[in-house]
Amino acid sequence: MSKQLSGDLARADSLAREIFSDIANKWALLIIETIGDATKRFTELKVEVDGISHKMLTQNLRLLERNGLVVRVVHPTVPPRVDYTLTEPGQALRATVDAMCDWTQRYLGEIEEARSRFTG
Amino acid sequence: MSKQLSGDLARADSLAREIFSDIANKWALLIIETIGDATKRFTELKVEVDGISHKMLTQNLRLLERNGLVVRVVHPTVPPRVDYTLTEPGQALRATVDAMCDWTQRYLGEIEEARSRFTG
DNA sequence: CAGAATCCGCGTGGATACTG
DNA sequence: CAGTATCCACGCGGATTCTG
Repeated sequence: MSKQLSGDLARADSLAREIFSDIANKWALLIIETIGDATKRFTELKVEVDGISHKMLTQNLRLLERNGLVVRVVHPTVPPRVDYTLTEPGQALRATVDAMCDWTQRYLGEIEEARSRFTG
Repeated sequence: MSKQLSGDLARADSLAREIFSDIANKWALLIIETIGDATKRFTELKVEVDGISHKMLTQNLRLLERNGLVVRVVHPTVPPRVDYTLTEPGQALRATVDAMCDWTQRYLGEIEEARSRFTG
């Protein structure tokens, strides 16, 4: 089934590859996870995605917006307020990121052990 | 269910975060996809994971090996031959990467359209 | 063939300061 | 508060060379 897909990604279709490369970076994925099915403000994300810089947050939010994974709602109040929410494609991607998170949790022990065994 | 997990990743547990950061990069994921359930040689991977440099390939293979996601079998022949295979944790991760590939394929159109609509 | 090592440019990404 | 802009260091990552 994804024999085809993995082939496409590893080799050919430049659009699919470009999207994959955009998406497959830790900040983008962590932001998606953090928004979840909620609506979050910029500052909330800044706090909850720990370690992320102001710059990386805006940058990746723009990236996600550009690809239609999040919607950005600006409230013309003062002080300004901007809400971020996942779109349906974004939610669908989140499901797969959830799976990666589950994986991490599930194999935490094995990985830790593999590391200690690794004489590198 | 992954309310907890995403929280852990976004914030706290440094080990989980470290692993996630290791894994969530395009080269590592593409390599995992490319190995699949087969056994691949270094050169095969070099060819099939297109655009990857010699250096990035070795580097990421070491990373995956260190975390116990691939096994590296050296055949003491001349010229040397090295085989790479996914471990069980590696295979489990591959399943989630497959999901990401499916997602990319599924939403290709939406994303393309979102991009053209995006006035940035 | 697999990979270690070296050199080095360029982009990533942090810190800071400034607008609306 | 959210976002843009500027500056700059550091490290990613490519190209090349050298071993076993």
